[in-house]
Amino acid sequence: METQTVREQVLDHAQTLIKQRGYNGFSYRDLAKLVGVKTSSIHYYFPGKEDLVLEAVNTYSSAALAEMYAIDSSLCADKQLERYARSFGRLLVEGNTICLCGMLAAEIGTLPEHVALAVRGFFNANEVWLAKVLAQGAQEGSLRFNGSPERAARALYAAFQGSLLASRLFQGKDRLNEVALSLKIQP
Amino acid sequence: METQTVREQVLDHAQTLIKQRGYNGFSYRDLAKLVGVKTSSIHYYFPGKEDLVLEAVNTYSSAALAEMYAIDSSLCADKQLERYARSFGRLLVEGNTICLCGMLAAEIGTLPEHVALAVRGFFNANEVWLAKVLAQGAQEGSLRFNGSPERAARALYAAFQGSLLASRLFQGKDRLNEVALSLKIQP
DNA sequence: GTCTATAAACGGATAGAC
DNA sequence: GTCTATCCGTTTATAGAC
Repeated sequence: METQTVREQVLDHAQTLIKQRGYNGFSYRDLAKLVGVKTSSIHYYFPGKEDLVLEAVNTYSSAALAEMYAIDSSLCADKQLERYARSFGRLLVEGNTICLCGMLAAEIGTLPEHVALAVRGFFNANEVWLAKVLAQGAQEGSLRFNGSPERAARALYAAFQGSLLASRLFQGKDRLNEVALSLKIQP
Repeated sequence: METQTVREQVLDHAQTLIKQRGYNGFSYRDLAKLVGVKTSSIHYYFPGKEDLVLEAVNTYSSAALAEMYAIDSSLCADKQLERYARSFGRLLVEGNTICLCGMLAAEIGTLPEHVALAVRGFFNANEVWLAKVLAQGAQEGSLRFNGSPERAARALYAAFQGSLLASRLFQGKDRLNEVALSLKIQP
């Protein structure tokens, strides 16, 4: 049972609050109450909300991308997609949250520029990885799609993000496998 | 050139602001500035923010669903999907907005219950309509998908919502046709 | 209907004591 | 590092004059 520093606790709760309520839906007050410190202590670690959220995005992004890159590329492409969908879907089980970057993408018009950039980078990394898997799936004959792998990957990633949104909207019924399934070639 | 009442102007601007910035991203003050009245005048028409947003959702929903139902069901299913995608995509051109209900779905954890209900109703109506079109497409042989029409319709609607999100994120490049295309059977 | 005035809580943020 | 105290603008909302 590791003891977290205040800084780590703040960052953790910030990530959860963003996933649940968005950039404009939480405050330093909320965090202070959750961690059990005063708001001024949070300002000590993160001078402005922009600093806090930027670090929250980077932390989230690093972890999520690392998990994605850890998927064994020697597996069949459809199996890789299945794993990807599962790790994506863990967000639903853990506290009815959606993807932190999906949430921020919705609020993009209200975000500091550095944060917006980080969100775009996360989307792009996912789309690039998916394109690689789709190309592999086409070669193996395990997946079927129209157009280029890049086009199909963008559509697929959008479907994952939207599916997470809809799953939470209808109270946690996981619809992500429906998405991965839609490209699979039926036996 | 019809002259809009103050009430109508408020409702119009509220819809735009929600689509651009979300429920937690705009204030009575923003609206007052846009319409050229004081905030107290807005409270006269809409006592609380909940009243305002609920009516904004209902107005938006009625218009969007009416447009959807107006799509000629005697057309080929893939043509119907194309029209659906186009009317969906009009949001991007008109001021870099996404679907009002897609935005609110992201903020669902912060919404008054009546608003949340209206958002769910909108999603459901779209999914039901899409399922009907997909069933037709399967019968005609113009569309191909795995699983039941209902399952595929949920995945497809998620893809449209997510695609809108991503299109705006990357500055208005319309990716919605990529989604509609993904189900089309290649000639 | 629209305004002025005002309330009360909240928002992000800082100075300075300990 | 964490706190108290405080600043100042914002947000939602109401009372009451015109």
